[in-house]
Amino acid sequence: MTRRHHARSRSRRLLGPGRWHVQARVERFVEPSLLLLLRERPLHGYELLERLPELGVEGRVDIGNLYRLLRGLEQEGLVASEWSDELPGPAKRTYELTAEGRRVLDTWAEALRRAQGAIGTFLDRYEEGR
Amino acid sequence: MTRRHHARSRSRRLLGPGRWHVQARVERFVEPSLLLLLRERPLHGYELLERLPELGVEGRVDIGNLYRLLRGLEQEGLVASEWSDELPGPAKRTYELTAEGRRVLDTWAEALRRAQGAIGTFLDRYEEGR
DNA sequence: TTCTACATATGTCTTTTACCTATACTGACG
DNA sequence: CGTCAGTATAGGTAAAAGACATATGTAGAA
Repeated sequence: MTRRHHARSRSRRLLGPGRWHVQARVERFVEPSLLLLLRERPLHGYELLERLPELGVEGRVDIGNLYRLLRGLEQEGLVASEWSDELPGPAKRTYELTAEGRRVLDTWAEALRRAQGAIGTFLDRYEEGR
Repeated sequence: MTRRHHARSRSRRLLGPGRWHVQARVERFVEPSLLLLLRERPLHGYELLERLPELGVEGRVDIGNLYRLLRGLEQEGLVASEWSDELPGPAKRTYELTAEGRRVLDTWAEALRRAQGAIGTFLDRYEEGR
């Protein structure tokens, strides 16, 4: 075993001389994204992963966390799932949106509109003082 | 001592029957907000706290974390500070933006524009399928 | 004196995200 | 055949970000 085991511990934001890691991500953005994709039609986890970039999710989504998220959403009753035996290939668990999930998606949309406004407020003030 | 010690443990998102806590916050949004306010003029921590709502920072910012953030920004060279003895009242530490801080603020503005675009992409698709 | 507002600071726990690993099915290639 | 790559799901663990609580001190008002 090569045992490289977490040789991370790079400082949180500094990437190089004068290079800072600033990424303006919306907290838990994948969650509403999953609900939105599932509103269109039922999908399984791996398909969801592939489609997330369409919605503006920057960078890669961690696949392990994605499945955990889906199971969390199911526990909360926002999605429902079942194993799809018909389809070829490895076993797939297909998720669909529930009525409750749809309501929560609507709430997310409102929240995202507010966030967009907040960013707008920031950027207006930023441009003023250039 | 009353020893009530953390009797939290409410479930993460559920607030009541059908009421979910969804808040679309931009990760680390207070950080660029502090830089922006300091670009306009030097301020101390408590003043920054009071002015943050102007920039669209939803809800209250934790004061403890705010001071920690400021010291972090100073360690990274994005702001500089000194005690202001002249002013009346309790001792205040006044912060000002450095040249490096100004560059990082510019990077943040770009990142926030991208985030705004991502939210736009999401909302467009959301509106399509209503 | 006591109360409130101003001002800075630390401790600690939870939530969210990143990174890593394990398992298994399937088809392509040599 | 074996093994490699791609599809598919899942768990462990640790760091980062944020929430909550508390401590300390100044200063003015009631």
